[in-house]
Amino acid sequence: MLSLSEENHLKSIFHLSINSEGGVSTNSIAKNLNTKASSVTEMLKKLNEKLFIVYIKYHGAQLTELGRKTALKIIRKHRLWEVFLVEKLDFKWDEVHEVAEQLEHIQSEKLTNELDKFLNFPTHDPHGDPIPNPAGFIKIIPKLKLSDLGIGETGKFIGVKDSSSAFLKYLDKRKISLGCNIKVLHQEEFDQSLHIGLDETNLTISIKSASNLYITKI
Amino acid sequence: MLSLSEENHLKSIFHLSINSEGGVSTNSIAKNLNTKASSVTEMLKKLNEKLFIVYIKYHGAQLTELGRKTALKIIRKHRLWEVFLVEKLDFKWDEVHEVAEQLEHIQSEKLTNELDKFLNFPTHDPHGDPIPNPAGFIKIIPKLKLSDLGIGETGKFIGVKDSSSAFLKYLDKRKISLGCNIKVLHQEEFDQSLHIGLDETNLTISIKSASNLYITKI
DNA sequence: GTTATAATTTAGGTAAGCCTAAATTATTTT
DNA sequence: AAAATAATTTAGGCTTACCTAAATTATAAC
Repeated sequence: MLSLSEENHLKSIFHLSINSEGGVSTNSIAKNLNTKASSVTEMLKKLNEKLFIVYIKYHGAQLTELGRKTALKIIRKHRLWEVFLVEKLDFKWDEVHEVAEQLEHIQSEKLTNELDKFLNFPTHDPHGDPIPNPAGFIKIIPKLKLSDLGIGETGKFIGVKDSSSAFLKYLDKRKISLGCNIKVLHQEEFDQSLHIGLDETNLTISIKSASNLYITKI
Repeated sequence: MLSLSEENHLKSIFHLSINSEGGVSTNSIAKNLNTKASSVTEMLKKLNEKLFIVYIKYHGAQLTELGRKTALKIIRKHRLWEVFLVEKLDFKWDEVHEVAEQLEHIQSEKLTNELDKFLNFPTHDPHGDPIPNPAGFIKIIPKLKLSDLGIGETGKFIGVKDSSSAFLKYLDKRKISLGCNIKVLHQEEFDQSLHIGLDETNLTISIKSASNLYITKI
């Protein structure tokens, strides 16, 4: 059985490896977990020993199949609990992360699978991220950002990149919610901000915000 | 914020102090938590420093008001999660303890109180134990054991002392469930086993089992 | 291709929470 | 009440997961 810290490192490596070729760097993990590089090095050695990752000195870490499955099982729990918190306990989507970070470490396959059933086998968490199946399988869809669309194109809002509370509240205030259609109307030249159409209303968002919104073209 | 081990020690002291005058002994805590007496001594010193207990060398520990409230908040979480597992996730009453032992350490007042609301403010857990309120208040009712009843007397089954899976399954098999009325019909002389009446049926249970059943006289 | 800089690892240290064995104190027996 | 036994504490070690500072390796700049 894995320790809390081991689980967190695996999860971190998984998330960091999505947008990076080759190994995940020691420093990026340290930043992600709010620890120091030297602590990460130690842990990488251990996870390598235990066959969860392949770690080559000075060249970062890569998950093995075992490591990937293990990480995805933790992520499955995290996302199921997020759904539970929002759908059953009236949490807002910006309030769930911290609590789910704790709940994801509870060890009980029965609990996880019963929770899944109780929630009616949800496919996505409240931020639009897909929920892995019990075996740790997930289909990763290459995601477009709103900022990748051209003028005149329309996308369906399917997830957020940065799910910080501040950003989620920003979206709430502007009534930008999961599943809605967004049309790119115009781009300002001087700061690249985007004018977008959303249902009946038009609004302007910064390029930074636009690159935090995942969409599929329609 | 308390560590997992600190929380477990407080909980243990609380439970052990119910059936004991004066301080709770080092050895009893060690047995309860499956550790060694020397480890407990260390922890008692620390909890004393932090004002959760009054600890006098060689004379055991007693909870302060702070310690008692803290223990009861953990117990509140434990019991609420047990209700959740049984009522929402189809766990049997003998399957919940281990998982609740993990869930009770999740830190989020909002979570606990929303869970309470979601479950419709239950007053007792699946084993008949009362659930403390958010402030850590509980009314402790002095409980009778079935073995305390005299011949001919009837009691209502309100809880179990030992909630081991084996004992709970034993009760299930005999259809002895929370809330049912039990009449003591006769006691065997040679082994003190009890003949009891339960709804339409009669059965015999050992004195050991009878002293694990909490009842109120009716 | 050196050199400067950045990233990473190693060495050595700390705190928490556990352990065993020895010493001390309390309790029970006689 | 003294001796025997049991309970408890102290002393000293171990492991995990952190840390800082120094050494090493990789990468970028010239």
